[in-house]
Amino acid sequence: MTDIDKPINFIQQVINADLEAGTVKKVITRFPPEPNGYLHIGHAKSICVNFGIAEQYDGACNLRFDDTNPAKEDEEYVHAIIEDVRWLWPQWQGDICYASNYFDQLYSWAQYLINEGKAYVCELNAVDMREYRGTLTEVGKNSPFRDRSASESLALLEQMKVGEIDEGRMTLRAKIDMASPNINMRDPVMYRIKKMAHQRTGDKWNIYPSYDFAHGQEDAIEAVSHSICTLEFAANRPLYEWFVANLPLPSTPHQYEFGRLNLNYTVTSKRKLKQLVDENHVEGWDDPRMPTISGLRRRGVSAHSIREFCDSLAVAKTDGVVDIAQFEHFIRDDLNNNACRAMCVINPVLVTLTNYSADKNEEFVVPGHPNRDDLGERSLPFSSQIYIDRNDFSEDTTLSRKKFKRLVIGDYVRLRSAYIIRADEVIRDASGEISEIIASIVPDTVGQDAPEGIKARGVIHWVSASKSADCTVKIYDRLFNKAAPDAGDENFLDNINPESLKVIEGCKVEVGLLDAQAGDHYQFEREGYFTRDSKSTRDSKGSELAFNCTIGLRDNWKA
RNA sequence: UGGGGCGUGGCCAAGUGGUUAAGGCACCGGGUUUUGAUCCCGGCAUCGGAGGUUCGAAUCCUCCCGCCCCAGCCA
Repeated sequence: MTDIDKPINFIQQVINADLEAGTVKKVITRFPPEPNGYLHIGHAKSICVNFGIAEQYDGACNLRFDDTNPAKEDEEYVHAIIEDVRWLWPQWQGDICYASNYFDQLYSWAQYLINEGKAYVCELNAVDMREYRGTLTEVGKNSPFRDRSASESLALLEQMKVGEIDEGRMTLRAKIDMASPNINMRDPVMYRIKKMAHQRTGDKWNIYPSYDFAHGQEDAIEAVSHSICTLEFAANRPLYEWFVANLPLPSTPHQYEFGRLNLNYTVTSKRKLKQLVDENHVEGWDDPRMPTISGLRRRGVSAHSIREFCDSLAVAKTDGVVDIAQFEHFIRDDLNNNACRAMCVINPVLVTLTNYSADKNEEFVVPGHPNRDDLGERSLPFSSQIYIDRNDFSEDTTLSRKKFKRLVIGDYVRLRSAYIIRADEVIRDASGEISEIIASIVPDTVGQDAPEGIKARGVIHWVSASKSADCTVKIYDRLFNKAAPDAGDENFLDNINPESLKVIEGCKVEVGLLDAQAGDHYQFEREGYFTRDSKSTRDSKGSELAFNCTIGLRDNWKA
């Protein structure tokens, strides 16, 4: 939006030309999800394209529910979609529209086409209709009902509408060309019978319009100037244009197609995502491993980073697969700039500082962010007993300083924002595991360089043993093991990563995080970015403090 | 196979006859650093193939190869 240097894409070129030629006065787009599932990262790109263009050209973008198939749709999805759109694009003030609001208008346009001799009620069943349609290489043949009178079709359509005809017995079809090389033009279905209540129109209708008979007209009603959809609809464009050309519409919208977003290691198909939910492979649509907007939100991915990522994507006609690393880059980039720092010891081991008085307590005031003064400061209580991570300690004194920049027995390490300490000895429990590390501080090293002769191997994070909070940490890995989980004849369920969720209890976090809220972003130093989980269903003790790992820090060091 | 669309480095992608073929991600070196993070510096392609047009082509033409979409009363 603010990138002046960013080259304009082919849709913007079209819009510029339309504006210049005066064929378009106001740019109106729409984001038209079917409420049959939750929105995912692929929809995010479409949202950014449509809302972004509307904003850029000072136009408008409607959120329009394409609710033409009550068999698959549900009100739950409508609410979830609205919530996700508002979260992703908070400044949006546009209209919420529904295809179902236009059902009456659509019906009278169907009658119009019948009267024009351009539509007819067909009594071919599904099997016969397929037979008559022909194949990719053979033309179809005309339905025996194609030439029935307008008055007869009109009467039949009314009977279909009021429920006097059984499902599957009849359809309303457009009379176009059964020999068209484009199969979509071989007398496509405009209305089919579904004796089913609709979540918004109740049982008023027993017939529902098809996507093709609805979409262009919806656009025309809303004065959409540029109807932007994905590549797979390109073959439907001639049909879209046919309805626009043959109906007395209030405006003449045009359809443009761009490549949808595909990400490796992820599946973005509402059908498959729904299957993951329905078969309990994940906890729900908002499971933090899901590529859904709600899952990403719960995971701790910011709306800003999603927008930045989508903005980095090309709006073009190529359909490629974007590397998940590109998305992760934008997630880290935003969190690095905006997340407050904190310390959390995920795998704690007790450290007792023998030369630090047991009743002494210090508070170190440290910045919330290394280079963002506006993010304030926080206070770190220090005491004679602290926790560090087991992985940050080793008894192997042969480890080189370059290879292991942490605490080694007999050697020094810097406690982040605090003292340099030396590990002196270890205490083991009955099983032989280290239960405690005995260490000592090097005095006067807080905020000071190490004295002559002492060199810390590195910097590690820690937390006061007495003044810290217990928490659970959930670490996520990619949901699928394969870059293309659903490629070819692969069953994507076979490629689910069995270790995609790791729940670690008994972690120790600085006390300040006791009132962290879901949606607050933190960087647990040397670990990664975290946010409080909005639902801690896996916790053993009810409303325990639990954090989701949004993403780990980049890790360039090779062991 | 009929129709539609697409092929620029490992990935995404600018480029619209004259540029040393942008940029980002990833990766590989090096520097800074009280986060093995961040940050900084450097490295990393002749454009699906073959012909042709032209003084000059990733950009124009021809043929070939590959990939995607369409045969739901789904969207």
